[in-house]
Amino acid sequence: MPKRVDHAERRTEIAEALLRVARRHGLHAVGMRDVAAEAGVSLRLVQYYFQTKEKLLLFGLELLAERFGERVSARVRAAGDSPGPRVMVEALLMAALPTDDESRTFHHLYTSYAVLSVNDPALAAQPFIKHPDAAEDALTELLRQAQEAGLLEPGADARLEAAGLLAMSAGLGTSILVGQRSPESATTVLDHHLNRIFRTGKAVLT
Amino acid sequence: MPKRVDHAERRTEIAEALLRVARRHGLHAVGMRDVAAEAGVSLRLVQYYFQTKEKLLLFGLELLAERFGERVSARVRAAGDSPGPRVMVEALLMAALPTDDESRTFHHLYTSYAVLSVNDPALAAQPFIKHPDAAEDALTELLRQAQEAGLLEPGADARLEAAGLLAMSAGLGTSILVGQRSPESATTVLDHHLNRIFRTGKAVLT
DNA sequence: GGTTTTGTGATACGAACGTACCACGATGTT
DNA sequence: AACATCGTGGTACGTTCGTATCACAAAACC
Repeated sequence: MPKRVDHAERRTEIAEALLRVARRHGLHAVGMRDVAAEAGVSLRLVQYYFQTKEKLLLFGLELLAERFGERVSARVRAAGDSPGPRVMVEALLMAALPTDDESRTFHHLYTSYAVLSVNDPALAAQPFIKHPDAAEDALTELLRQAQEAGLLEPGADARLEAAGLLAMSAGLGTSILVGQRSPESATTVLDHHLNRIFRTGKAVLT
Repeated sequence: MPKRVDHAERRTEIAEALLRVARRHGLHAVGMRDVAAEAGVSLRLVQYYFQTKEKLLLFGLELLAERFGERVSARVRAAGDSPGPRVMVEALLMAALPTDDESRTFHHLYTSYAVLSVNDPALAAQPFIKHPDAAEDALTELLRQAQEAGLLEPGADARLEAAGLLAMSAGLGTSILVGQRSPESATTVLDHHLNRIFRTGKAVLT
């Protein structure tokens, strides 16, 4: 019964199914048939909307990055009403830590994609440069504002601090993912580091 | 012509072949036949020395971690003759950054294994806890010594700084791996962070 | 010296994978 | 009304994968 259907929407549904099954069994283990079953459609349809598996994976990565970017910026915006810029900085860094299921999924799959991109250049190295760069720019801007407001320690370099903070957050995220570190211990580490960048150490991570 | 052969040695050779082909094509893409060809033996032999693929992968992970641990501690020992403890700290952190082919391979494959371990608990979560913990202990000890020598900024917490530094180093490593950041820029970030932990900023990364 | 163990080769098997092909009803177009 | 296009199903094909099986020669053991 082919009523005219919205391709973009359908592709998104299928890609979401891809991400769900990838979270459950690992990205390396997803097959076209699994995605089809998860999405509740036939294998043929997955082929129809994405011609090849590689295109499906690529679209899945874009969707993943987009969704997570929205999540982070939403949290930062929500923290925008708060007293100091530090709250926004914390919101940005905390949103990236795998503390709940959504961010855990993101970390897991994003890292999976990153690993694949090392040997498969076709698998967009772009997202692994563009998105982190955007995050770094945003965080740098937040820190620069804090610096102009005199909230940072002297000698702080906004761009370098931003890069360091994001790298630390990513590294802590991986530690949490593999079970080496608890989310609480990770936030403690991050908080301690922020305390040495910000002049007033009053704000505390939740 | 079956002369008696050293099993441990043979297993190591095969596992090394596994790591080589994994570096080239990605860990997800290695098959038993690839390993056999790379090692110059028949498929049957790979089966003979490792009964199953999972055991081969597991052994490969152990070998990878062991080799890299030796590399890092060798560099730290080599820096032991130097003036201050900071040189040793830098040696430890720098050895972990994917600046040359060996460390790049390590980062790539270790991350690949970490991703797999999320869904495959059989694939030793152990190494992803034991080895980082050991590194953290070692770095904590180095920082504690520096602290007692009065080389650290006041308010420094050796354990927290160690955890933060290692996380940052790991995160920077991933950035380098995916091509977002150059090794030079990563060392700059790391150096800047060390400068805020150590009192005297005289020592410089090479 | 006969027998058991050990190392090695070749090959077969069943499953799963990505992709291609064929068919067909419903919809839109002229 | 005729026809082209779109969405969908089913299924087949060729490959590759991990593993299992059969066979056999060299060495070790008693």
